[in-house]
Amino acid sequence: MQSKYTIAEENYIKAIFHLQEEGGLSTGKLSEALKTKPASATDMLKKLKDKKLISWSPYKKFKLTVKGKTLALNIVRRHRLWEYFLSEKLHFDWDEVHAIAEEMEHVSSEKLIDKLDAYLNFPRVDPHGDPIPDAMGNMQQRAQLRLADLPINAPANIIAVASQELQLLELLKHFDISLGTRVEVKKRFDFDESMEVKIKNKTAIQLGEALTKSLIVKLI
Amino acid sequence: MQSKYTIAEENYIKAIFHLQEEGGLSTGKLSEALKTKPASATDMLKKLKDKKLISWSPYKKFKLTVKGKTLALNIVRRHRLWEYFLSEKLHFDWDEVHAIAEEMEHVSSEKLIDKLDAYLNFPRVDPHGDPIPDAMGNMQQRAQLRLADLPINAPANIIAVASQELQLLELLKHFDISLGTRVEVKKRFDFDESMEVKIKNKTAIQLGEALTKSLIVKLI
DNA sequence: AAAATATTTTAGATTTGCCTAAAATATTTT
DNA sequence: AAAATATTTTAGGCAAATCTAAAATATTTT
Repeated sequence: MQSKYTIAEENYIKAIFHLQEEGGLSTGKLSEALKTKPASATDMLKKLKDKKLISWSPYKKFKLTVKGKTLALNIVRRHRLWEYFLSEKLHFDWDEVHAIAEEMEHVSSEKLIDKLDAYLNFPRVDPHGDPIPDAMGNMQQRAQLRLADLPINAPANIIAVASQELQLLELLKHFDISLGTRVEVKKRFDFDESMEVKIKNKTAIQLGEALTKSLIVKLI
Repeated sequence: MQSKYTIAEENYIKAIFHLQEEGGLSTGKLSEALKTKPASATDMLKKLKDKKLISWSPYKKFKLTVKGKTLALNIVRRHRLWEYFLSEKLHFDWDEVHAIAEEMEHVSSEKLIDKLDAYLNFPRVDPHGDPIPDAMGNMQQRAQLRLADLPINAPANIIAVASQELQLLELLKHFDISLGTRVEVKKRFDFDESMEVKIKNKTAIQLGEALTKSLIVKLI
């Protein structure tokens, strides 16, 4: 069963899905996410509306239809399964997998993805801790406790990162933080919302607001 | 290193390469292979000439330059490695792998392909028995296929033995293997490179590395 | 070596996805 | 509630890859 959608269409649908989840969906944000211009996004929105993937009318808010959301979940599934494969089987660093999976996610065979899923043993989360939708399109919610919200002296593990930005992943690598890393908040500074955090069993280091709000943790 | 070529350009280069090998290269044949029209092929030939991938001038014969051939071998390498992956790891039937690999071959990361190659243990032939170019672009002639290199579930006939050692022939007799015997690899064990092989129509038996590397086969 | 036939190229459109600039509409500020 | 500002859409173009129809060139037949 060949996918009926172009790569550009799939990229828009996926971006709309993510922005919708974060609650920041607009023509401007959309074009920014896709590195195009707002006018280009409008062109595509019309096409997606024609294909009944979104509801849209001029100057109004728009959103995915049920059909559009199903497609989005399918694309997210492909993307995250390939990320898992790249990380787990080919031993790519977790800051490299996103860019490659962006390309692989558009390979259109359903059967391929289902076989890949089975081969990988039906993983539930990708290398960034994001949940992988199953073949039926069901996806668990991601846990929501951020490092920034963690109580003082409560040991926890990193279970996800909130963004795939290369710069963030680079920083994490620098601090030797990855999925499963144990962290513990030692001190909090209201001035700039930075905090002192103990990583693994090393001496505590200073982490900024942007970073601590991007790390999802789970209490041990 | 991002690929500098579009999917259409890569498809043309690959098709030119194959037609050139078969000795039937012409604008008409090319467009036929790509399911386009001759006029479209001419348009693309001009572009490929500008990019110095082929030599071409109006109404003359054309062919790949060294640069073009290097690119073609690289694309063939990607295609056949993915075919091998699909067949060996995901257990696709060998008649399904080609179409999917047509899409996967355009994913542009060099590093991905080299890691895939290593993960697959540097296979020398794809599931159809076609040779896979190595990272340097060297490709063996299609021939000399050993039982050890035979794809899973591909029926073949023994056509030669690589040695005349009495011990070897004795072993062959024991297993009831001779020239013309039909064999089919059912499972491969990376641990000691042994494999389970179905001989004629009997139940599969276990054969060691030394033996499977001494038997030359030909796909049926 | 002409004539007939076949192949290839040119010329001019079409579609997709993108752009810039200007117009239309929403939102925010005063 | 106007005015100012910001966002979104329309209008008109461009490049890539395709097409059809016609012209140019090669090849084959007589």
